[in-house]
Amino acid sequence: MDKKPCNSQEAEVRKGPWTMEEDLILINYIANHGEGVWNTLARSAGLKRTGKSCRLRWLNYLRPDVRRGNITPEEQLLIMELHAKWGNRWSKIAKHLPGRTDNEIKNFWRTRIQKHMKQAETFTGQISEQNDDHHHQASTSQLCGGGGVVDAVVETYSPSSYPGNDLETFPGPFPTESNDNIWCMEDLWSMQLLNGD
DNA sequence: AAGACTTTCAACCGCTGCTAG
DNA sequence: GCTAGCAGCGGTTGAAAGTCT
Repeated sequence: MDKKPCNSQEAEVRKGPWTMEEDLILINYIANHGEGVWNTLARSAGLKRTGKSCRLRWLNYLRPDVRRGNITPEEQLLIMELHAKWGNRWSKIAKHLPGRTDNEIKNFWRTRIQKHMKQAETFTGQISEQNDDHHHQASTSQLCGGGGVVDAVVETYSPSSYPGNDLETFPGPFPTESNDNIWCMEDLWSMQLLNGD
């Protein structure tokens, strides 16, 4: 509580949301010097951020090839397939989705897929109460078969599991618009080009 | 209209593995 | 072989936005 920072540098480390100025500084610096040792980069660029924070901001948000906005049904399917294969290896999964970051995929999984998994569990629980014998056989074979629990999850979320057999009807409020509450990346990059030398 | 509740996602934290000295 | 510093990863948090009552 009354603990004081060890030195003045530590006291100056900024946390929390990035400002537009900070974004511009980072973009401008990387455009001129390239990515490097992040701690050094943060200091050299004059940012009062940790190298870790700079790296995260760059990789998850500022990189020009980062795709923002809605995840397509194809991407949803791929995420589910790869998650079934590798589990929570988000960075590995992200490598197969160009322009998507591990953080984005992780958030997508936790907020959308996991939510529907719970709903589906509740739903199948209700069904199983009604069709106990039949469903017990099916779920047992899924969970104990070659694929194990992971396959059961994929089975639960395969397109054929939903009415209409189409990912377009995959339940849930998948967004159709990109975020508007943030400054446009094109603005930042055009400003960078104006400032850059 | 406004307060309560829910959802989303950017950012932080702690841990692990790698590598240079 | 040991150690320190760094990058990267996955889990978690909290603020803001959106929705409901």
